[in-house]
Amino acid sequence: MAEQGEVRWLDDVEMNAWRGYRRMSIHLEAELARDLLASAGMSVSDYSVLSTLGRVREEQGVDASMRVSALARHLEWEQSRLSHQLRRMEERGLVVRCTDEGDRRGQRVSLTEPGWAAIVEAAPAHVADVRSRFTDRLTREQLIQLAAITDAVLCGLPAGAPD
Amino acid sequence: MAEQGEVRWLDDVEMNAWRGYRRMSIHLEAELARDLLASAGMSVSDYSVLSTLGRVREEQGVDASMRVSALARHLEWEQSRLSHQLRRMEERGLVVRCTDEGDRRGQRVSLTEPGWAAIVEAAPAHVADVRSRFTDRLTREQLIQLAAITDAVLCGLPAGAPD
DNA sequence: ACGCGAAACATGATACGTCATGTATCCTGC
DNA sequence: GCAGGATACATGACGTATCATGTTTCGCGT
Repeated sequence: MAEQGEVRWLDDVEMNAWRGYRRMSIHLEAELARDLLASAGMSVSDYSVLSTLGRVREEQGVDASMRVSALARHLEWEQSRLSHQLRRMEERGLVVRCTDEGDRRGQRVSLTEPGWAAIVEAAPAHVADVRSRFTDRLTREQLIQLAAITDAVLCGLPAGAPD
Repeated sequence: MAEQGEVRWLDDVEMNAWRGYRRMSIHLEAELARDLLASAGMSVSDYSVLSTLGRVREEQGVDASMRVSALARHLEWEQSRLSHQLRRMEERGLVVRCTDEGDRRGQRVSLTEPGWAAIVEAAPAHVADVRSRFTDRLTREQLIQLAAITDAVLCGLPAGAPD
């Protein structure tokens, strides 16, 4: 707004990139959320939690469980957010929590059968959605460029794994 | 999750782009929101509304106003979201609404003096933030690539203008 | 001139995210 | 072996987004 001396406003190239990014981000988020809710009755947050726990189950067997703090780090979520999320998911019967006998401060989460069934059923449609709305709209080169761009912006953040 | 026949899962290149994008998106959103709240005591939504109305004021003079529906289209927000947002902002004295005498179904919004002062004061720091966290971390070429990428993903959406 | 669908908003319920704070358990130095 | 700080979560308050629905006003056809 109002010229203020030494403010470096964004030039055209920067503005196009920034606005484009914001618009893409907002639309994509909204569309994926809507589709996931319609096709599987779950939120993106639900999906993230279930899919992470699902991967752990695939690796470690049917009664795999995970420390809540580890899950929070993996998702790069605030601990408080995850706590609320897990409470809601537990109420819906998708996951269960129990105190970790090794360190009684902590909790372990694991998928219930309905939780496992939910992610198995939801995943194909969601992946197809990510494809049709995102990756399939870009060339291989653009995918590689984008990965480089996000790395530059995230420059050396610890690394976790959403979705 | 569990192999399901004909699901085309994401390969490495696609996965890197997708995860990178999601991580960038989440972090950037959170950081900008936090900084804006700390430096100007407003949310990103507040900023978007104020900055749009601010631009209108710069173009049309001190007592410029805008139809709520036009603002919603410009921001690409749902009407309901904007209505709630404007109510809260009106309560804080940043904007005012009055019924449009030309079409009494509608409302016109305009900045109050405190609203104008707020955006004038907030903008420089926010732009600096966008720079340091985003555009300044990328090369000119990457900015251009990114704009092309977002256009491809948004492929022919009506176009509005966040921020 | 009147009836009726559409347009433009407002509102209430609900879900979600963040912040500030509370509680239990653990660990370390002394 | 026991304070005192740190760690791991839970919880309540609050702001915000979405959906469904309600209210007023327009405009159009007859």
